[in-house]
Amino acid sequence: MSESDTSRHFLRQWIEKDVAEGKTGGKVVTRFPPEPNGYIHIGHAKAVCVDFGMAELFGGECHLRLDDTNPAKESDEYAANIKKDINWLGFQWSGPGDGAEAGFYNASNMFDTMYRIAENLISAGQAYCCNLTQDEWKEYRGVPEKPGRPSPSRDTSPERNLRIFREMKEGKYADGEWCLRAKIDMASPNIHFRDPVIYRIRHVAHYHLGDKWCIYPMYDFAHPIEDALEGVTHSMCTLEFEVHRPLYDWVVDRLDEMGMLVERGGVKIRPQQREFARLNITHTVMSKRLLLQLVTEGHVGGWDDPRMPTVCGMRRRGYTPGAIREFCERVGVSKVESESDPLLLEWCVREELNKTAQRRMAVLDPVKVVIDNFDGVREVELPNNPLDEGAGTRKIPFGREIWIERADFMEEAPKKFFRMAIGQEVRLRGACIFKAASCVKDAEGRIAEIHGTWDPESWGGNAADGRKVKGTIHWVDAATGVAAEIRLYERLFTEKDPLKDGPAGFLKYMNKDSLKLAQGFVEPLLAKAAPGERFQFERTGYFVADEKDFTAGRPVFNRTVSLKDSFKA
RNA sequence: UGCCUCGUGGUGUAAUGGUAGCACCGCAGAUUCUGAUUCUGCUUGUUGGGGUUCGAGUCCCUGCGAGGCAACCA
Repeated sequence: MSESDTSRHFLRQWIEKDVAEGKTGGKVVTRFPPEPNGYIHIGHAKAVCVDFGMAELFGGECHLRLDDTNPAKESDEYAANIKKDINWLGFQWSGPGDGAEAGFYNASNMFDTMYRIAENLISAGQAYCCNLTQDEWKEYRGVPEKPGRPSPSRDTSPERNLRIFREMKEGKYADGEWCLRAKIDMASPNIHFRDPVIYRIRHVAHYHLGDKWCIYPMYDFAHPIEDALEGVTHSMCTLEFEVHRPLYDWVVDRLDEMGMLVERGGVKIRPQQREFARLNITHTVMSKRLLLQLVTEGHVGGWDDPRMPTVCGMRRRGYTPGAIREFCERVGVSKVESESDPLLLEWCVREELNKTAQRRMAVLDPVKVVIDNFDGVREVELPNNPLDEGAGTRKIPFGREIWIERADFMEEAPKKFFRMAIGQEVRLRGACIFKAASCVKDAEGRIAEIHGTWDPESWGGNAADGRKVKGTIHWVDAATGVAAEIRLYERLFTEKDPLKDGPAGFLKYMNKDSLKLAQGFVEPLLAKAAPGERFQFERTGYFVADEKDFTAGRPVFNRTVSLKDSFKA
């Protein structure tokens, strides 16, 4: 996408201005800082597009930094999959990195430095150790509309606090017994300024550093340090951090006083934070906690269940990285909290797949048709993609017995039913014109088999006498068609806002029909698909060979999205 | 209700004091060997009230509405 095509949203204008004013030292540096405590979802994908996208636009670099400052819920599994998903979306981190890998950082690799900074703060009388219990602290801090009260430890000496902080680090105290607080302003209308906790004791092993630490820095302290020390110029995050910004700036000021800001191109790099609205999509949930609940309670098959809004789930569903990026681009960047319609996402994926996916025929709900006056075997040749001549053609066997879609036949056709009906001509896609004569039903009155005749003058699909046939339906040759499992997905929730009754009640809005299994037949070529390969099943939708379960002996396809259907009875 | 942020068609987003535009959705029609695609047309909007200005979606005041902040989470 060219520069002029992308939106000139407020973050872009902000960076443009800073670049023009020379604040970046010649290089725009951003970062994407996920906590490795879950899989990334479409909401993170928007942040990825913003963070990496802005760096790309300005010819700078975007760091991938795992914000692993709270070991309780973090793991290597999550870390590895976050990296995989970002790469799949089409982005690559760059920059020096804090280890062997360019552009890659762990916040935890900065713990030594953070500890020293904390000590400096204590020495300067700007931080102190506090042993108020959490309940006491809550009471001391007060409520937003009234000033808080100072902790009894607030004015203790740096020497004493240095000692206690060291003892905290050495494991002398239990979780919660002491913490380190920044000394700022107990009367501030901004709660985050009321001497926020910046280090707490957690006797928990860290997935990356093991047992090295039993004290861990808090986000508000760690994040600005990470940004500053990495030389990040523009730190973009979601709206709920807006109230934290003064604290972010406070920490950056302290680093400046300590002479710790990095210099680039003769300019001291002061990281700045700005906030944009997170992506919300109707008919789904986006919180990691709720997604985890869906997984652990077995409501879905896993983080990569194709109904999940996770990046891995969407990949398995058949969404393309391009469609997801296009969606994020079209949704835009602003400060307005909004809810996007999943229809736009669906439009984006159809838009791409229409141009790129090869066409195939598959019958999802089969009923047999016998062409009474047809003998032998023929081959039909159809383009793989009528929109792309380079995609070539393929040959499909055609015989006396075929499968068609149950919904494509009615005994008596209503006025606008252009498909197969008794006495009505219909075209069998690419093959010939067919007229149904009769049907047989089973004991329950269900159509079991349809009989009829073809027009031998119409091979290829057009009548010799030039008469028009309005309807064309797809089919699969019964002799060579391959049985396949086809998974039909719909939205996970029936309710526009599944959280409308609060986070406790969202499960009752789950869509019972979000997954339907179909046993159908597909044209022979489809058995040779590669897992992850995407197709358009003509007249039906876009499908992907399941990346986990597909085998040539047992083809499994997931419906990414249906084709638009304007048929009205 | 202390502080902060935000209000433009059904949805998302432009217009940065000068004709309220684009996209999705929806609706109609044309084309079509996919009821897809493509093409054409249409419906729908600046939160209320004041003010500044030749001129206000934009600036000011005020009301209304929505969201955020009171984890030793991020």
